[in-house]
Amino acid sequence: MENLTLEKIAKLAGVSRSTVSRVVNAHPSVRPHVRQKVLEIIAETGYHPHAAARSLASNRSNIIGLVFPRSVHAVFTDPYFPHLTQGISQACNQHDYMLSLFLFHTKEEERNLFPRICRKGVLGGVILQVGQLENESIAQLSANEIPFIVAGRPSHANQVSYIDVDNVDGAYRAVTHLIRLGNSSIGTIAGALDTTAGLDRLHGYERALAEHGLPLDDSLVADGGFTESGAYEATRRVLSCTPDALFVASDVMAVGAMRALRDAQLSVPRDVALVGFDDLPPALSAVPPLTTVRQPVQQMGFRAVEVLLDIIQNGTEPPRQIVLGTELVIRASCGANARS
Amino acid sequence: MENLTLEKIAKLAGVSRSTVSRVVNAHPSVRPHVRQKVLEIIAETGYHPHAAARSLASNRSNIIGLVFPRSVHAVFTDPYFPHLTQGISQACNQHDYMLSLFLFHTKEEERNLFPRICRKGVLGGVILQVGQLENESIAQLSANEIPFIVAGRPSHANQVSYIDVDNVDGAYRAVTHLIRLGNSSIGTIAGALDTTAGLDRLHGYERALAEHGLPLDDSLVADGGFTESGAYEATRRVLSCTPDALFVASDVMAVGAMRALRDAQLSVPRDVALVGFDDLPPALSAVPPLTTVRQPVQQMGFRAVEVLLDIIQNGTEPPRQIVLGTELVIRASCGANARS
DNA sequence: ATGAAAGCGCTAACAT
DNA sequence: ATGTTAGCGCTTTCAT
Repeated sequence: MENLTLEKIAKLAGVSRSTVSRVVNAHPSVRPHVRQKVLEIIAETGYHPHAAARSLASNRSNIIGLVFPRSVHAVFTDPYFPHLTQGISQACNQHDYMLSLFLFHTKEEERNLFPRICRKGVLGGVILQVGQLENESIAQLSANEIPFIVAGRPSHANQVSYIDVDNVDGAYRAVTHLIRLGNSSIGTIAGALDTTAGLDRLHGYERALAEHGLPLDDSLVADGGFTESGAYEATRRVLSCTPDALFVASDVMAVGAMRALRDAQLSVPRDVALVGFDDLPPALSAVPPLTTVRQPVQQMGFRAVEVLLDIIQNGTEPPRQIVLGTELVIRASCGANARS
Repeated sequence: MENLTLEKIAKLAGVSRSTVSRVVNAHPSVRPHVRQKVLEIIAETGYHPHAAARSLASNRSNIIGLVFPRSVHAVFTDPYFPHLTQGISQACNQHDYMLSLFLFHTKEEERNLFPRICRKGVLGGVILQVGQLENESIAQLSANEIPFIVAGRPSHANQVSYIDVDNVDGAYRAVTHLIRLGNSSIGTIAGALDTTAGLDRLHGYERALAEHGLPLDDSLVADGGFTESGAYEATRRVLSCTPDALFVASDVMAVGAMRALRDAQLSVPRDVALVGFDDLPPALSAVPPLTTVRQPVQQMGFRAVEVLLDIIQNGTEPPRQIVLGTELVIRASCGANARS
């Protein structure tokens, strides 16, 4: 029982290789009882088609590439990425695809490895996690006609498929909540401002202030770079303006902000109210627990795969652009439920 | 320039397909100037061999599978795993291998997908992250003659290759440090005790107490399951015995332990001294910063790949068993540097 | 040192 | 509905 092939299954079932192939690929033109018979043999023997052979013959591939261009530091420091990956993996398992991971640690690695990704037939499709704003990766994928979807909003989104969360709206709701709670000097620790997520959340913050007639004060805005330590520094800077509340653009950064607040002998939420973004594990283990904007990260990964599969089957056009909603989860850090 | 093949490169270079193949595979029997010429053409055209075709013809594969059997929750909640993955990815990039991720969310998924992994020729080799103690995965991999290495110590390690960190020694050093600092009632928040890492660290704790003539008190030991919330609960339980120090078997758990301590109005390190394990980002952002046992996680991932490559090339025997050292990193939580 | 030819396991026309 | 046949792009004998 060394190595099962279509041919061997065919022999065992007393049919031709093609028929077995049709059964395996769920092609309709096979008589029910023949299909039955073949399926039995396959089950008995534990046959699995050879992925490479299949891919070579059909010029398709059942491998989905997940690409993280550079900025890997954040990737491994923020639980966002593992959660996204988990959703993607789950969908891949379910749809019988393999998942291949491409992490680029340097610009050079990216240059060397990207051609591999673009080689036709190797990858069935690609999920591209956008990082910095510029994105030649997108151009290369398009040029090589690799089906792909972007996770997150790309900066020039006109013609590409992507799936994102409504960052502007999420931030807007967070800040509106802080305003309703009676805070008037509200600062923000923004996410990296060379990413669309960072920018969008900042816009939501600005819009909320504007719509509620609050002035926009630049010295209450600092870029925390989506890292804990970046947020720590950013918070220290903003603190000189004595805000009474802070919208922090990620939970991980909120942990950094809280640390800065604690170091400054400021209590959350008594002295400074806080709202984060993500609702990932750090939100719950924060002290006090974090009020935050929940985004469905895992689900986003899952759907990314499903949309990509649709693109693979039905073509790139029209671009699929999906925006998922968020939900404000109220805990203790915003002061809505008094008692820290 | 649509799709480059060996044949096309051959034509351009005025040689045969075989010669180009030899050049690509660094076979010695090619005259230098011919090799030169071919390499030039390859560089100009940006040719890359088709992985599937190559794998089909040679019955080898340049894909390394990274397998996480179940218990995925912890996988995505503890930065350990992303860091390990990063090291693995780096090595794969460097050695021109692709990395494929297999996350099993249920026992059923594992049963369904494992045959795929074991199908010969699909994966060049496998890195298996051990989870729970029992491990049929190991048996299956062996039975199918898939080259593999285990990340972490498997429970029945006799004949399998693995790479691990010296957990016993690391824990021993942490606890010895706490003893030297004058603590006498030292508890531990153990890692999941159905994992070898959890058990080994517990043994290190016990050995340190024994060797320094301290009694072993079962009520000072609680299983934190390697999660933040598990550690929170475990710490609350242990607190009834008023320990003056705690060895916590991971940084993530240390965050949970600190939260429990804070909720109990206990100050670190004044009331309770703390040492963690890992030295990953949470250690630095903890308040106060965590004294912890540094393990070279990323490097472990990197070396896992290199050892696996050796196994692929030179055979399974003898089993490679590698144990990396740890280092105690002293910060504020242990009280060695007074001032919180 | 190089080329010719067979074949890896599969899919996809094309016959029948 | 099923079988036959010709590749997919590569590696690998086997000649030369």
